Amino acid sequence: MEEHDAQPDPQTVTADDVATRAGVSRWTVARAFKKDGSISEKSRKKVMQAVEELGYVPDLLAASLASDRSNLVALLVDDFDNPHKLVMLERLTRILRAAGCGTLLVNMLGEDDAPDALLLASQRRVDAAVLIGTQFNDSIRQTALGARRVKKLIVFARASASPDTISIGCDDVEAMGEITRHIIARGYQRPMFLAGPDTESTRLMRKEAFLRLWAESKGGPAPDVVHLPRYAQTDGYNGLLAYLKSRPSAALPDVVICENDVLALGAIDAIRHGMGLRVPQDIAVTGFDDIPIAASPAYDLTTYRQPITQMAHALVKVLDGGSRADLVLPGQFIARSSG
Amino acid sequence: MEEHDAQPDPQTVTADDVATRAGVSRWTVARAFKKDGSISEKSRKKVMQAVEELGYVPDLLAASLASDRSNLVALLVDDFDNPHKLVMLERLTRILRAAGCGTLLVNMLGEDDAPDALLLASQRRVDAAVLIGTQFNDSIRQTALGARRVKKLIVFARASASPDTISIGCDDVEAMGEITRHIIARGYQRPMFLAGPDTESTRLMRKEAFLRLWAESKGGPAPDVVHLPRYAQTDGYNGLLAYLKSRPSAALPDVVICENDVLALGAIDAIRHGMGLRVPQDIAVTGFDDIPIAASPAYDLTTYRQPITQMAHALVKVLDGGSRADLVLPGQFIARSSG
DNA sequence: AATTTTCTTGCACGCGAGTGCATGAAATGG
DNA sequence: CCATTTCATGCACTCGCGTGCAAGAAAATT
Repeated sequence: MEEHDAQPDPQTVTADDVATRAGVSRWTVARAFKKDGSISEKSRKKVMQAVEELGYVPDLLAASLASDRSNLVALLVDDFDNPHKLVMLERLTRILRAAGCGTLLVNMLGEDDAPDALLLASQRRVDAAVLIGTQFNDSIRQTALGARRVKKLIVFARASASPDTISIGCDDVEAMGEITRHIIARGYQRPMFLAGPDTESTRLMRKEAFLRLWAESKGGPAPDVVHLPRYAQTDGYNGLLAYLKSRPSAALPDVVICENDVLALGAIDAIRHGMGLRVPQDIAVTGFDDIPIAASPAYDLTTYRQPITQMAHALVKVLDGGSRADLVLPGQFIARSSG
Repeated sequence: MEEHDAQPDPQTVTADDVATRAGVSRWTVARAFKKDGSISEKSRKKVMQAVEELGYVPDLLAASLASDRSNLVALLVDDFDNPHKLVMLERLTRILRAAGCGTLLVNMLGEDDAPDALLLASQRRVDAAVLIGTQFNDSIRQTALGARRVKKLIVFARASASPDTISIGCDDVEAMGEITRHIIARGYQRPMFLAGPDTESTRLMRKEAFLRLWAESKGGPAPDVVHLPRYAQTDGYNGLLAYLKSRPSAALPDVVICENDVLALGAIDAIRHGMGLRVPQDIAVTGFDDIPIAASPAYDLTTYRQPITQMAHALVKVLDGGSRADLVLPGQFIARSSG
């Protein structure tokens, strides 16, 4: 298969080739690609034409090696069970790409794997590592600070206690405020909270926020809290079902506040198919995240949408050397029929 | 914050540093890291000790530049609406990582974006580009063959007509055979097929397989086929609802065969909440993929599980220079209550 | 003990491009 | 028309490591 033009080098065309063709030096070629460019309009045009003719594409690898900016960020994910991760991945990859950044997806195999995953990322000289996970403890800091250090460690969609990380997330307190006001307005009296694992250094503030807000507004005994081992729909199902069955039917909650949508889906399944009760008439349910299927009529889940797009843009700003402070953005409450 | 040991270089420790410390040359250090290793046990130990002491980690970027093997593969995804992508991403990242490969996640913005996405990947010198998408036409071949070519182009979980790509997928024909036999065994008479976009060079063979198999087994008029613009749950909902409403109630299908689970979820929603009918008593539904939520009692979807794990392993084999032929693997039929 | 074979090690060169500095050319001023 | 500033361009050096080859050391052979 012949190419349109005479491609002198079928394998790799470097800046040198372009330089030769354009009749300038290699460095002039480099300059033509930088916007500030101390370069004359004439030679820039010559260069660009040669670039076109040869189909030159700069090698990002070599550029990274030479400049210690890789325009690569690592996305460390440890919870592929949650469809919301897919939403985050879509936004992050799109927006980072628009900002000229590639994304390295690293699968964290578990809590203990975080250091290894981070090391792997650092070997590729990523400009930053973004933690999009649920659990990782402080040992990750040691790694982050070690050898060929990761320049920036960013915790996405979680709060972080560590001073060495920058966290970008949604305002959990404000969000739970909306949810709490909502369920109070709807007259629910006996809420319970369905939470994920109780992690250490990085956590969601949702449970604490809800308990505090509920106590402030309604007082009385603190609502029950059930902690689950993971954030999977089956965990939500099993966990809530076990809890409900362990209670006398007179003492069942009338609303289940879930730490996220995945748990909420499991909760709804447990109420309907495990207990044979109705949602929301017998027990209402609220979630968090607004994953796509939450809008399905099968669940029609009341939830809170995280501002992922804004969070991703904030991430870009952080990468560009902007703010170094933790960031908390407002999301949007979504009222549906489940609670 | 002090480090445990005396770290001579806080920033970057290179193979040269290790060599100096171990009292050997830089190349001996490199050899210590290769398994074939023409190196004495003694100096290997010396090197390894120095590596430990200094916390040396080889720079994959420099290695890639020097060796033109990057151990990096690009994952090009264009359909983040489908939770099944999350399953694939989890498997691929885990298994590729175990095989020593990093994964670059590239968001394809649309059909026309495939060449750009591929170019982006090639700039990072990926060893292969894996297309995990739904739509991309032949223009991608041009790019793949262009300038700094992508060494391998692999189509994952789709069939491909192009001779320049290797496709790894599930055996759609066998799968549809199982589904067809199943619905025939259950006595359904009036199936219809709910399909995604009608793409060009790469496609699923599910529709064709089903129509052929049904004709062979039952004959009669060919079942209706509805094509949807995208593979999203709402598309499945709207598409099926419009179809069902356009028909006299006596001529409604008794089973809807969907090209994948996401469409099937939308179909079930449409039947239940749009039409007020029952699944499977009034209209049954089958899907394809076995995404996690298909197992939820809210849907309990009859479907076919793709052998993603095996497919990922096959991919590794292809990367290691194994087979160059297209590969079709058997999956597993999952009978549930929806159809 | 001399020689051949095998193993081990060192080294020049290249991968492709970025950075700072020095030189040449063009533009400005007197 | 010469002196001075500004701009444009070229060049050495570097980033960290891989590859092939040649020299040196050790082991095996006669």
